[in-house]
Amino acid sequence: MTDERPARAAGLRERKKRRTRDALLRAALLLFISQGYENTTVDEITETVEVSQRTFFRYFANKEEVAFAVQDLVESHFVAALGARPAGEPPLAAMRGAVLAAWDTLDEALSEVVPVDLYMQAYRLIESTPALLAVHLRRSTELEERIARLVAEREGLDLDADPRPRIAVAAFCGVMRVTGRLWGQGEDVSVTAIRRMTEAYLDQIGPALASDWHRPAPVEGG
Amino acid sequence: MTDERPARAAGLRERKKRRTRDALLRAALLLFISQGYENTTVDEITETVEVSQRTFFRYFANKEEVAFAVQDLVESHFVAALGARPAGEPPLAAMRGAVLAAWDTLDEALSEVVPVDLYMQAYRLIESTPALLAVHLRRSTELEERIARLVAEREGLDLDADPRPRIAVAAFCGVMRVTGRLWGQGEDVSVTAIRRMTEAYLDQIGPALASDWHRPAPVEGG
DNA sequence: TGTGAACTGTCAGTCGCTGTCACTAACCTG
DNA sequence: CAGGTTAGTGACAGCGACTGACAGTTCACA
Repeated sequence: MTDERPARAAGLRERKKRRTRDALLRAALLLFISQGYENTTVDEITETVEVSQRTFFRYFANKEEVAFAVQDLVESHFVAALGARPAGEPPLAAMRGAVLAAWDTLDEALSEVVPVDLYMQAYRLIESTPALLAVHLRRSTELEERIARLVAEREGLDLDADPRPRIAVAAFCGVMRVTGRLWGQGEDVSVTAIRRMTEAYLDQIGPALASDWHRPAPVEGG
Repeated sequence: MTDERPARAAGLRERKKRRTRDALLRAALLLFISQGYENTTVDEITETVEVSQRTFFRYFANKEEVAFAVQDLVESHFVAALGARPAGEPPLAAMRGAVLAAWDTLDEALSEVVPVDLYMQAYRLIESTPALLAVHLRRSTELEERIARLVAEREGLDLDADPRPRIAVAAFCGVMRVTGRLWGQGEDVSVTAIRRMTEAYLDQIGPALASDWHRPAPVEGG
């Protein structure tokens, strides 16, 4: 939750806590990826770290939470990128610019915690595990609300009086989710691939909502 | 799963099965609504119906499934409505027409199974229970895929070669989900209310994706 | 009417998760 | 540095969702 990474050497107790938490996180992710989420018991995780099961549940509210620790960082990274867009930019353009910028800088943003490839694997795990996907989507609605507030703020609008921020964000996020899903099903696991798909799909949002689909030609395949 | 409602009097065994299934379904919904989903144990459900817990799990794969039985019907009702739209109608217009038509005819569509009000209560329960909401959203992505196939078919397109069907459907469903959420948080529980909100929000999808938000005025509040 | 298949109950067991309690290591005070 | 407080931990007991195995009952169909 409140991560407080920059708190350097804040007492022995603190450091010990962070160490066990990180150990649990890493062990869990590796086990999930190698043998699947459902096939991994909490006991297995705690055994490899050599702590009691009770300790695991003191650091993570439930088994799911550990799977979304890195995803949390990525989402905050996007929100930060959106906050950094120039004020004059229209909403959809700003969101588009923010995702693309976020993909471009993801590497450095995560490098201190986890290699990007591990995150990518974790993301595919989430997409392919029904129980995790469900939680992911619910969390996404919370992210949507966060983004909508940001957008409303940028435009100087009252979120509860004007539905356009939520609607624009919903449409945008809907497309992003399709992108993530199709990327997860595809074969190219790279960040480059998902960045390319992001761009291509967002470019299609206008044509897709137009009345006549029979004029312009499609651009991108699966 | 395969519902087969029209199978009339198909043997004593069949009827008995349907009776216990329906009894479990009704008992579960009533308990969920009156005391909450998490606060209701499977044992409670089976006790009121007087069957063993094992029997419950033979009819429903898990506790969640029973909460979505009616939602299943509603979604199929929408898909049917979409299938009935005139062939010439553009995608977005067709989907819009289908939802509205579905709301208008929901009463008769459900009346044989469950009163509409009970469904509305169940829907609000889903929206307000994190665990159920998560599953609902995952199921929604499956519905999206179904709709996208239908849309692609209508337009004579290959779903895997042209991203527009999935994108249009994603944007549309994103807006529908915002609608459902805000309706669930609002005070007017009626079908009329959600129908009105549906219309208003879908009308804002164009303006919301436009570059300049500072010309047109908002229409609907929370 | 009898035989096989379908449906159900009982029981035991796994796994995720929570409450409790006692122990110990880290921090704080004087 | 002695003594008290506090936070992190382990061991254990328990609940609820869910599953597998097996046996008893009930219906379908020849």
